[in-house]
Amino acid sequence: MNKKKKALFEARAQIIKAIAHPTRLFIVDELSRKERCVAELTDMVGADMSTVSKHLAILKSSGIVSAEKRGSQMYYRLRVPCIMNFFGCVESVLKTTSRDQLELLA
Amino acid sequence: MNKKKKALFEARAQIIKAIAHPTRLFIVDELSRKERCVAELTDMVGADMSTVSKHLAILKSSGIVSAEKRGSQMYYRLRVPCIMNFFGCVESVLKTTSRDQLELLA
DNA sequence: TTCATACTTGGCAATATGCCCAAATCACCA
DNA sequence: TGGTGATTTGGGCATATTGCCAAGTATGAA
Repeated sequence: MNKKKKALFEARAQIIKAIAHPTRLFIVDELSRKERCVAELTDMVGADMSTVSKHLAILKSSGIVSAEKRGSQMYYRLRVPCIMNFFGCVESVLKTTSRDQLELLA
Repeated sequence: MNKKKKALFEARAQIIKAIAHPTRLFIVDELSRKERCVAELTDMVGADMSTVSKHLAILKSSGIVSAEKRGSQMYYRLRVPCIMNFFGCVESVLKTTSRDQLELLA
């Protein structure tokens, strides 16, 4: 694999890594419904606000969400809705996997 | 967030984590074209065979690829082609991100 | 059986992640 | 200017990931 190709796969992996965490996945899911500020997400997630803020920073720097400051609050929104289509595929992996496991038991 | 909901997002994240690595991403991309044995993938990737084998084990245990032994070789194939649709979305994140960066420079 | 090839597994060192706490910013208002 | 609420940043610690080497298993041929 040459250098250029390698860099491309690294860039892609970087984006996927950004959503490869339960909390960040939850945030993306939530933001697909409506924009939210950090305090709201912190409530929903139930972790330290600094933790949530760092998760948001990761999502933002990878280009998945965008942020806008309004007053003293920072509102985050999903910038790439096509991510949501992928969730269906993930769900289908979960389904086929558990189906196969059932077959093993049968 | 209740326990059940949390478990769901953890299960999803587990699957996404499985492809959140440049080498595994490359392997998935390659397997979307045709099935391959470990030696072939090792050649293409350019890492130790044990490393590639472990990457394949991760993809397999998450349900993304399946494996079949034929003779002394183990052939891996993509079990969930819908993953490939997601790659287009990842690409669009890359594009919009770099477009935004160009705008910042302008 | 012995040997070679194909692959997997165990183990370890280096590196990266994730979380909380504490401290620093920032916006707004008195 | 001082104070308060919202958010980000720095730091330290625990845990997880990654990659190589070495050793183990499995298949097929001689």
